[in-house]
Amino acid sequence: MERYGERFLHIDMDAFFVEVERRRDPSLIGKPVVVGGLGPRGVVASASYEARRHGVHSAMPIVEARRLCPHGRFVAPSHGVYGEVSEEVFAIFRSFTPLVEGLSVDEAFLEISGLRLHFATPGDVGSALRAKVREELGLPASVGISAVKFISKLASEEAKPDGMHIVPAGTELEFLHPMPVRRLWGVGEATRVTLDALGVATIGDLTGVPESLLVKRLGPSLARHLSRLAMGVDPREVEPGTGAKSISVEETYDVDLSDDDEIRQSVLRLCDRLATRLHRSGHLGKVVSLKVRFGDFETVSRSETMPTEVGSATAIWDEAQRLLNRVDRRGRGVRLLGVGVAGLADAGEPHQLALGEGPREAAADVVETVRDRFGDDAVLRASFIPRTDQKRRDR
DNA sequence: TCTGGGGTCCTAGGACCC
DNA sequence: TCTGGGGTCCTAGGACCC
Repeated sequence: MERYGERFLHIDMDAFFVEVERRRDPSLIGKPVVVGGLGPRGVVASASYEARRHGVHSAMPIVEARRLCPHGRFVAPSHGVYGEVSEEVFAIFRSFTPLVEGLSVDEAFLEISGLRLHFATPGDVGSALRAKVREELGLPASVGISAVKFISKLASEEAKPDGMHIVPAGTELEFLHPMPVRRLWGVGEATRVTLDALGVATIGDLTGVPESLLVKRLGPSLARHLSRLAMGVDPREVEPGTGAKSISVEETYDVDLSDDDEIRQSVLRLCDRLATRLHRSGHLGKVVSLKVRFGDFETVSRSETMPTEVGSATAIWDEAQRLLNRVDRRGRGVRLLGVGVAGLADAGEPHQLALGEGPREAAADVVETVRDRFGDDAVLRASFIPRTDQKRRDR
């Protein structure tokens, strides 16, 4: 029993997108590889460790990555493929225990105390898990293990790349307190600046600040959360599978949009994509939202709760137009548009026409099938076709 | 060097109801 | 005419995560 004090295992795939690309194209192995948007406004989604040595890191503008690493191989992301590989990765996680909580496509917590009959120590679980992922999928992963949930995540970071780090029960604070406070889950750049003003640099420093002062500066929720974490207290358990709460699509344009018709058509296109994703996931949504980012990077959103759930492109588009009319762009160009749906509910049987539904829904199904095969832009609405072309056709 | 795309959660103000 | 407190929902914005 004692030996299984460390019951939280965090596993994180190393440079996941890069490693998947290397599986598809072995010429990328051993080279600095950067996966990210290749357009003028692209950013780095994943960088190989070779590229990181040149200072490249995720979220960095791709143009800067090219400057830092001109001899690197730059690859556009294939999110569909990563999703498929992610499912294989998670299948392996679940072959060890059903108590798997996914944090993203490439990262999960596992509660492993139930494996004590199969593995002598938590470290044996970690080794076996890493080996299985490596053997079956050819992908490297790092593992952190601890008696405290959030500390296992910090431990897996410590283990990277391609390693394992165990924090023995009872030694959590020695591990935790010297670390920069920025490493805590929930401390981003804004909170780091606030804490810095309080003289807090390390996680240990945080334990010296009265909680009342933290509440004043950070709000009650975050203050309480961080105070407890700094003391190595984290009551959270591993919580498997809570489904998605919202679905959205957005696009940043290479050049700001300034024509109203072009903006409207772009929103319509997004509504189409959103409806397709919604349908595939078998959901309807109650709250429709629109997001607009201007050339000056100011970002506004408008949302509305519908009287009943919606899912079709036309219903979302009807609402998106109203939301768009409520945005005053004051002559500014539009850098990004996004459409989303929240308040998700089960759509019921997919591909089953409900009473009152007709040809329009059937047509939507056909469109979706074609898009599945040929890509999202294989079928366009008539209104997407430039007017001159329409006239020509009419003659 | 100008800053992606997909999410989650929190805060705060106002509406509305009791 | 002035004035409650609590609860919940809605909307907008922002911080944060990968």
